Amino acid sequence: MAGTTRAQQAEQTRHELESAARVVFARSGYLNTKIVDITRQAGRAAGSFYNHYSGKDELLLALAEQIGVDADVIVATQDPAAREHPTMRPHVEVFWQLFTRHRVVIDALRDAALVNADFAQRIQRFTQVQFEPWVDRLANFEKAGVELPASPATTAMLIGGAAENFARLWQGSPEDGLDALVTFVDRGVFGPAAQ
Amino acid sequence: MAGTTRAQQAEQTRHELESAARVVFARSGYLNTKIVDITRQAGRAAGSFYNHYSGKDELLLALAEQIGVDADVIVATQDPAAREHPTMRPHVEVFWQLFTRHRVVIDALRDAALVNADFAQRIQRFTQVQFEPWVDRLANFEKAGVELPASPATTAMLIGGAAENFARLWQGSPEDGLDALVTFVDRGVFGPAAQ
DNA sequence: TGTACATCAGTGAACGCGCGTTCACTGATGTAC
DNA sequence: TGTACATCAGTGAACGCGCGTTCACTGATGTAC
Repeated sequence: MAGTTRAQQAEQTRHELESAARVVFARSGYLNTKIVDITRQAGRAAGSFYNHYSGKDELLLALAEQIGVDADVIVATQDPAAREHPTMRPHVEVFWQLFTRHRVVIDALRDAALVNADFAQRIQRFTQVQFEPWVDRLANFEKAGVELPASPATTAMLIGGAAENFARLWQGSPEDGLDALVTFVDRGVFGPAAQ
Repeated sequence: MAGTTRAQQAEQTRHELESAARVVFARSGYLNTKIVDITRQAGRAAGSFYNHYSGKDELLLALAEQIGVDADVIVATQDPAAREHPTMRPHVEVFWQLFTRHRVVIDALRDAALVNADFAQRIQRFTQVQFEPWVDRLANFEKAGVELPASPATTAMLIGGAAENFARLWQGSPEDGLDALVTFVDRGVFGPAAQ
């Protein structure tokens, strides 16, 4: 028993390393970041890093797990009634929120995938899971008589692509960006009458 | 005078290095490619590389220049009459063609930009120039009474984002991909009536 | 046309930089009795 | 409560791997006369 000071200390350091990593990734990008960049930013010795992670990749995985958790929270707090309307807004909104909040880690994962086949696979799976509800929703619209621009799966790709790339380039306020994106997407899916 | 055999030899090697680079970039990605991977693929000694380029970056720039040349060719061979119709097809088509033909080098440039600020700037400029005619066209539509989903500049971003990301993910035939993309984009811009 | 010398594309072993990773050490915390 | 020992988070200098880059060398072409 006694104080858990040792465990707390370790936990604290771990947390500081992860915060430092976010800062440094945002500044220099994942691929340009050296281990000592992270430890220096965290105010720790280089060797300390390996008490907690086997390498930069493992730290990134730890950061990535927090995205999945947050995704569930966002979906849970959405108004269920919003899903009744014929619009892709709720889905696009989840994406938009996740992307703005976790931009740094998402970019880092993308960068890591370029250099590490394991990450590439992981991202592909994650993307697929993320789009499943989109495809389902689009398929329902189609059954209800909507003429999609392409098959549900292809349409989901079109929307997802537009959303990701637009979110990456958009510089204005998040609200305006989301509105423009939703307008564009809903038109592509339903036509302007749906607005 | 006499035979220009020496210059030819150099030219030949240069050409083989560039072909080899394309092959290796396609296989392993730009960032994972080592100089010796390229020279080995080209059947040359490692040192030979530096007779032609100061490094991997310079070789990539040489490859990139060929894209600009090709872009002009594609635009020149397009039917001018096609530009009369109220559709983004001609612009999307140029993009689609360029992307499919030069995928490997475009991806390499993107990868290089992650690690090299100079490339990042260069890509940004290139992207901006590429989208200028899109913005002009969209502004004309707007003047003619079309209600765009957002400002011409923002709409161009939306379309460009959709196009790039979709082109990257699409696995089917180029024709089908282009058709789906154009349908989606034109709906987003004009609504389904324009089809 | 022939000879002697200069130039230059290509070679590949060796060098050395950058950075990830290790490891002997420190001092604080935890445990046994 | 006190003492002796064990454990463990953190340290940072040093090691060594991987790979970019160099450079003395080769042999084929080009040039001068």
